[in-house]
Amino acid sequence: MTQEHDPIILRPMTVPPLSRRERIHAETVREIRGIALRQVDEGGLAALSLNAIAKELGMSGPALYRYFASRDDLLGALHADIYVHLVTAVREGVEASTGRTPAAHLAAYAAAYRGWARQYPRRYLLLFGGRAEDFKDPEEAVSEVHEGMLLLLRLIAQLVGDRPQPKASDALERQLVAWARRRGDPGFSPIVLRLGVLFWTRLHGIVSLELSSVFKDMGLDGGTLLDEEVKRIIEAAGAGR
Amino acid sequence: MTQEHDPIILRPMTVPPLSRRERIHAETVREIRGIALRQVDEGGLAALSLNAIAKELGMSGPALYRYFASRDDLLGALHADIYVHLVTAVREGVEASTGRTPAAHLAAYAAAYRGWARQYPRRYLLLFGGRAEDFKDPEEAVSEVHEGMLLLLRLIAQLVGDRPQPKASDALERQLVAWARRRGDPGFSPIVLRLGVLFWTRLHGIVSLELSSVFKDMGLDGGTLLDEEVKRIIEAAGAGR
DNA sequence: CAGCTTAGTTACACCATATAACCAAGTTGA
DNA sequence: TCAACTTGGTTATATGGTGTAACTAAGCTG
Repeated sequence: MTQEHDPIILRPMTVPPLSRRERIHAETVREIRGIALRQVDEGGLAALSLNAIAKELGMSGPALYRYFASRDDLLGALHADIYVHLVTAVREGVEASTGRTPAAHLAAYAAAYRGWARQYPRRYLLLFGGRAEDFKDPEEAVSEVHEGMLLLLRLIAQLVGDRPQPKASDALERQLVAWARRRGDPGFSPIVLRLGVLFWTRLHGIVSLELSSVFKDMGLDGGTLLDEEVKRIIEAAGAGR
Repeated sequence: MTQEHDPIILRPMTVPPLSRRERIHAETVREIRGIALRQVDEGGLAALSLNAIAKELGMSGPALYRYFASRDDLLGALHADIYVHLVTAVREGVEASTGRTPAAHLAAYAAAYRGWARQYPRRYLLLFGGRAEDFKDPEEAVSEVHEGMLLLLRLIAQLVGDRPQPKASDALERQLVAWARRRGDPGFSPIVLRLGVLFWTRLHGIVSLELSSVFKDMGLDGGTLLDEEVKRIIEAAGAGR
């Protein structure tokens, strides 16, 4: 049974009076998540241990099950935290490049994404690597992913501008507009959606392979490759293709 | 200390006399690898257990350490097996599309790659997902990856043909020709190398995200997206870009 | 057939998840 | 106020994993 676990960050409004006990409880949950994150950073998924966390908090073993129903439950909460962290970092990276051209914004998005993944490789692998197939991300986590996608789409929309667009209407386009409609963001044109999802998968492909040390074995640099992809997306956007 | 572990498959020549004991030993190793692979297929990396394997083989616990020095050692051997399996499947997929156009060959490569990953998602995640950062693939494993890359490069070379090529010589190109030279395959032109690595990372990006169930949450289909990327690479090859 | 090597055994140390039974303290309401 | 309930902790225990040590039986080798 998965327990409460609201996102730590935010919800500054809707402050329910928050009784004394609840405050302490929330604080402990925060500490647990922090230690868990550190474990993942240091040793990957394998190093995530409720027992070790409990010991570090000065309480012994099973006490932690008062806060998280299982290791997987904690893992889900961690996923949510990490998604938020990633998307926040990317957003800040883009905002820090403010005032420059749309192309520069896109490059900043890519650089921030890759930079974060290289800084926290275990976290990135946790999100997109390990994953047990049956494992279901909590709602807020997937919502955060969509948030990152929206940010990307806005950048690409700037890049595309409002040039005439080819009428394609293939299967991919149908899926994309269905997604946008379901999200309640009908404002993006098909070409923007198309380039957005292409860029995202390319970005992930590069970063993921780079972390797998496959690139190292080949003498390739992820940054160089990523520059190339950024260039190509910008060209495509410019050509409305 | 990592033990012997030659690739099971092949080396039909160089048959060293292979004493009776050696044959039995090799057979047991084969069985172990098979069970390990099944464990991974069923429950992912977490389900890989020396103890369980031993029990299934009728021997008890520590006996397995006569065959593999540690769980990580077995994991390395498994990596090699899986790479071979993947590359073999892709090669067969391409060969089965023989006699058709270069574009169709490339599409077959992509379809075989993705098809294999979807058929054996846990194996794919094991190769490119889990990975402990310090974990080093055995030599034969990386060699097999390069083999798959070579196959791809040959297909793209057909696609490009021998049209005039732009003289770019940027950082990416330098890395690529250095890799090709180191591999002793100087036959590929820079544009082929460039499109090859781009296609590979894009392919991996799509497949990887598809397995992460992120696509499911967005209502996207990996096959559709992959078709789009195949089309774009073919266009780029046709334009020598 | 003596001696070495191989492949197995049991016993153990240690760590992990997770449940059960219990208990102390805080919270709440009649 | 104080009885009842809730919360957060405890210890004990079942189960299963990695990995080492010490030992033994059987096969191979000279």
